[in-house]
Amino acid sequence: MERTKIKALLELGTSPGQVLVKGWVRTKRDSKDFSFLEINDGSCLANIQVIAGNDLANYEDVQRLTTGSAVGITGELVESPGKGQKWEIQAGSAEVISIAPEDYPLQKKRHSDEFLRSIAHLRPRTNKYGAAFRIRSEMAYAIHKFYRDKGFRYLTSPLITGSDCEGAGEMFRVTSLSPAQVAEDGKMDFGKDFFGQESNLTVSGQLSAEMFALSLGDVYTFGPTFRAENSNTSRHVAEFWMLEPEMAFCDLAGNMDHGEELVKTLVGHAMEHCEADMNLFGKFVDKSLPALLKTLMDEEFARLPYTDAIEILEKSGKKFEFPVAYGIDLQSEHERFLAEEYFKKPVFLINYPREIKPFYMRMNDDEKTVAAMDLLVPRIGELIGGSQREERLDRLEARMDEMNLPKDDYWWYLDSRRYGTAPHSGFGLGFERFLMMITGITNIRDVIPFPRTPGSIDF
RNA sequence: UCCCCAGUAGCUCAGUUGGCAGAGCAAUUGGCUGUUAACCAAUGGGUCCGCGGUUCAAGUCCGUGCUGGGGAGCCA
Repeated sequence: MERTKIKALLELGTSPGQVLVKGWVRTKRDSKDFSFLEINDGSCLANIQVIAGNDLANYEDVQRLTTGSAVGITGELVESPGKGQKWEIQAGSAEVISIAPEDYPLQKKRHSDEFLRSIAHLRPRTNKYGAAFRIRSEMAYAIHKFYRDKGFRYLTSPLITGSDCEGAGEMFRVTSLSPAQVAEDGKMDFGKDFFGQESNLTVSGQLSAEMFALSLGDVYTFGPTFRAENSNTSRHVAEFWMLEPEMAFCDLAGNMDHGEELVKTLVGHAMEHCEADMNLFGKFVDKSLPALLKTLMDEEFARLPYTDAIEILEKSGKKFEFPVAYGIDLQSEHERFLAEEYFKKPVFLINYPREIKPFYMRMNDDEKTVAAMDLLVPRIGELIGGSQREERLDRLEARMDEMNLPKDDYWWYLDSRRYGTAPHSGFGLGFERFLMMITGITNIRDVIPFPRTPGSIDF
């Protein structure tokens, strides 16, 4: 008999008669002559209830089943007389696939996130983490679908890069030199290294994406990104996934339109296709989540020049730990005030002072600000960071000189401004931060399967 | 990297002015004819994070290290 997934079973309108399910025992409740088994196979949040009676040939084995054990159950799918579920299975036979011993760490009660993080290999077996990672999977699909529907091309940008000057943060060095060789040479002789020069894990696929946007039109990258920053916060990990669209012939306004449409589409997809899993988060993780999701879907995102933001902050009457003044980079508390208290919805902050932004952002006509945009979201902070790119060769080179960047290393990047340059824009969206936003999960380590953080690379 | 907090049974936690190590859940055993984190009863379970110190006496006070959490910076 062929196995049916529990998700498919629970969606049935009428019973097909005999079915076979395979999964893991979440809990067992015994009566004198029979047991209730709750079986979960990961296909959905819900369990299927199994009634295993003492008429089973191996009932003694069934009684020894513990939480976490793996079983195969064949039996008739019948309407449940009990409350709480539509269907249940009257077991005709039960295969004990494996018994989880008594030291199985997961119990049928609630565990703390901290404890579950220490058993990250087992936590997807819980309701909350199972739901989180089903949603993560579905959102990855939704991203590809969104872009395919819009005619974008998917670019797999390289993970190993040749320059250490992308400027987005500390990088992880990639080398094939052995420690013994380095000791012998008394230094890291990159000439002897695999690529013949220093190489690192990527901090962004943006520069690659720009080359392809100026070739294929609209492209996006979606993949892992690495930062060797010693960041110890609930919003940073050393390895995370970033979505980076890059669009030719697109200005800053178009960039914002695109970001807003993306967020609204993804949230809508989650609510439509992950309803049960999403409801868990609205109910047990963050009661204010449904309201936030509604805001994300229904409200137009605010758009605000940096200069106006400074003015709002200065006039707010709020006492900030870090004083507000034109020219400063906004602190977390400032961003939170704007998104959570002032606008109470996502807000694009645009046109930052040139001094606090990277070389590739397009200089505005005022010569003081650049066409940058950050999307600030309640509770999350910066979800998107992007800009219209500087497409004018002379302006770009001037900026690089200003910031003492080695233009020779960027010869290929500058080529794109020599040959057929055109206005273009793009941004990066932190995939994990997006997942935090739509689930209400407050620690980024809990939306990525096996988090990498300073001093921690178990699993 | 900086600031703050925490570490006691498998898990979640209590432990008073320094004076015998505790509870709930889980586990184990038994009971129960339909349960819903089932219920009832019994039983077992401890490097009080490590190291050093103060003291007649330290889970408790002091120093130090490690681990975890919250916040800040960096940013996605």
